[in-house]
Amino acid sequence: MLSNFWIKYHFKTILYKKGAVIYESGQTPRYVYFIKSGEIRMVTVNHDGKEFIQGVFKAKQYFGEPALLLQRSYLAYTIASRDTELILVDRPHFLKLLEEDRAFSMNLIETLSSRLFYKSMMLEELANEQAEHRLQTLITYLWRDTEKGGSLDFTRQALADMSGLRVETVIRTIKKMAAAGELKLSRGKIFKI
Amino acid sequence: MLSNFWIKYHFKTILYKKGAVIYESGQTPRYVYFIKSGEIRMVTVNHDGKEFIQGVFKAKQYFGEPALLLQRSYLAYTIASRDTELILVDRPHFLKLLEEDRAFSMNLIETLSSRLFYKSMMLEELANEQAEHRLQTLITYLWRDTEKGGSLDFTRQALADMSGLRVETVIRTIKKMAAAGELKLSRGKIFKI
DNA sequence: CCGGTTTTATGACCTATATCATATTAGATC
DNA sequence: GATCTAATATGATATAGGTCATAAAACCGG
Repeated sequence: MLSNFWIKYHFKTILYKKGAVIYESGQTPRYVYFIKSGEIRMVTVNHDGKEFIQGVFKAKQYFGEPALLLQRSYLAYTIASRDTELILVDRPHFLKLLEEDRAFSMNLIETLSSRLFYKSMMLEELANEQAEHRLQTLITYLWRDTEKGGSLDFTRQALADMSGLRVETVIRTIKKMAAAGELKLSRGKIFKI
Repeated sequence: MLSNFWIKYHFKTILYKKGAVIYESGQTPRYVYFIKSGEIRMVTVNHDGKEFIQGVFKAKQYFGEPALLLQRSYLAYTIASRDTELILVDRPHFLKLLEEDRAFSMNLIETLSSRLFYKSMMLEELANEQAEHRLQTLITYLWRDTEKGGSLDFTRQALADMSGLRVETVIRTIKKMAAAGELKLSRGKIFKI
């Protein structure tokens, strides 16, 4: 969709190795990041080091726009969870893109809307549901585009960091769910039934 | 900002009395709602009746766009927390508005962005912080545009429903915070120091 | 200012999940 | 296939906050 724009302004691609931090929490935003390939995680950390995964972004997605647009410092940091190629677009060009490309601004509105859906769903879960229900909802969501028999590539720690639980609780609860036939476990991996 | 549009298509205003439900969770979205006056709350309810306040909207704000745009059924219901006048705009007109009015679509992007900020902040709190910290963060946020000495017009129950705590916990914690000088209590009302 | 309703308050007890400690297993690397 | 590291597993114990019950204020309409 954006190829004309890329060509016109010849933005360059930057490679981030697995584990590299793209930006830190507290920093002032300078770019929107378009993912060419790879995967990044957006994570908040509290004063005593507990992490919460706010989002996972993959190829063809972008991140960092809300803070850039509102000119508010980041609340999360972002880290490449595998080798990742990003295209950095600064604020003036991003605004130009929004102005010039109707389809893009519509896509942004839809993207923001669906992130809101996800966050509303998780808020409801964290506020009112217990471990098993939370994990059921989260896993079902993560399985969105997984076919029956496919496995989930998130560690128990990552699931814990997305659901506000602790690893041990996730491990125990998932075993219980497997025993109840809600999912299948094989070599530790979680499979969709 | 939108007056031309309202005049052009002469949308009518509908009055909802305090306590009236605008839409129920599970319904298929038909309109975006622009608030002319009053206040509405967006609330999710779980299977055993526990409520979570996803958002509070006031005059000059709008709500219901994400579900309408994505054509997904509502996850929350909305209720007038005081007598409220709404302007209902159906999907075709909303899309037309987005197309015709650049400023409006930019405003929508910013609105969605700041809702995302709020939800990210609350998710982090619910996932990793305990009662006092959660309430401190929530109250500070709600005090955004309250001047020193002003009071908060949310009941303990409402604060509980926004923070994922129970009323009793909110009551106890707020007393503790008042004792610690983090806020002032007078006749049950919470005042900014 | 009276009776009804909503909101705040407080105590006693309970439980889901965090925490801590220590194995075991799976996957990567040479 | 031996070694190292990351992930999963499991038991024992602690605790923040939930739950339940009951009361006292505050507010509100007539």
